[in-house]
Amino acid sequence: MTGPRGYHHGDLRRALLAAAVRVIEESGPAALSLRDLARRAGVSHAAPAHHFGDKSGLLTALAAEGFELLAEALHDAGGDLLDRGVAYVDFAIGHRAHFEVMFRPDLYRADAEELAAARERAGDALRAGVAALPEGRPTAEDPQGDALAAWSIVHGFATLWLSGALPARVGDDPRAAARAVAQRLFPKP
Amino acid sequence: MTGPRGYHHGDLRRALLAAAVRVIEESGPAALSLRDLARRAGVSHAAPAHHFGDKSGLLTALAAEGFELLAEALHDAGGDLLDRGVAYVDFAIGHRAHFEVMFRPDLYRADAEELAAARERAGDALRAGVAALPEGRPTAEDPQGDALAAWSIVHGFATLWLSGALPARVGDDPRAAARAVAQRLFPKP
DNA sequence: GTGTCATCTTGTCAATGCAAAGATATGCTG
DNA sequence: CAGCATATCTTTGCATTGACAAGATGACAC
Repeated sequence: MTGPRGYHHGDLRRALLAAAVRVIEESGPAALSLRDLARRAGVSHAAPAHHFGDKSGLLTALAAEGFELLAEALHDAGGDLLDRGVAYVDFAIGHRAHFEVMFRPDLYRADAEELAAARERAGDALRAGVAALPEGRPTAEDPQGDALAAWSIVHGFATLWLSGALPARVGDDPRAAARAVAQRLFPKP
Repeated sequence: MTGPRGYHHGDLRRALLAAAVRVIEESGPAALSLRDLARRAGVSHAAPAHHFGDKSGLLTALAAEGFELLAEALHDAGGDLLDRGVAYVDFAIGHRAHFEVMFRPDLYRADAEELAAARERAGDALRAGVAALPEGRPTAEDPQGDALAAWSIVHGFATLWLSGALPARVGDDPRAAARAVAQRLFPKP
């Protein structure tokens, strides 16, 4: 994995984050163990401490990486609000490990500076979609309310999907189901 | 607390669940420790095992209790969909410990029977609100889609609020903010 | 070559989850 | 009331974990 390039390990920091993603995807954040990550990376049990300080440091880095990936995904989705909403759900399911950590501030240090910038970018990308809405709609005088409602509906759908709480009849295509749900909030003219 | 009534402790099971709620409200589910709960209840560190088997057993009981409380809260909210939506958010914030565990199936045994009944009741209470919608609306032919959208928007708002991800300008009154958000999905005529 | 630094290892400790075995109170049966 | 079964709780022990301290190792500048 990642090859022993450059140093003792090569790129231990990245390897540990990647291993953490795998573990969380398989068993959730509660099953995460620094010593297990170290074993998977083939280093000693204390090696992670040098890169992340402690467990919450590693999860802080993971959350920051997640916000950056989310900002990028939203940006790439284009200007249409519905497409951005679907991209939000798509990100949550495609990067479920990042997503689950990002919105669990008890797991990391929410006041870390490395988070602030990435969080800001993601927030901007979220709000930008609302600005592109048609002008004549009934709630045009409150774009912040629009943004909050849009964020709520896609975030809620994504969380429910990830937690397995949705009934089977919703199907197995989260993108299609998410689009159908989000369309109810801002119907196409 | 709960008094030494009847037995060694009196009602250890309830005392442990109550202590778990306090700990989770203060520090999140990750900070939960069976030994700490035992200390708070004034019993030995192995006493909880008798009532719950292991940690996930305790969280399973907490989740089941949460679904029952949610079903009750939704039922008490009456027939109006908007009121039920606000009640959902109100439950999530008023019982944040239960709520946070309920939708984190990696923490408990999702296949436990004690959960199924309570979950079913809560699901019924959720769907029942949609049936009370006015007939003439555009999506009347797909009540399941309506239910999913309604659930998504209130669940999303509640989780965002609890995770502290919402900007300060949303204010400090979750009920009012939730009503404003939910109203965008099903506008009053 | 030598010093300096980031990186990683080894050793250690308290806290935790869990299991096994024992102790104690409660309630039932006769 | 005596005897006994059962539920409840305690004691003891062990493997795992997170965190810390001190030392070893490789890369790089000069």
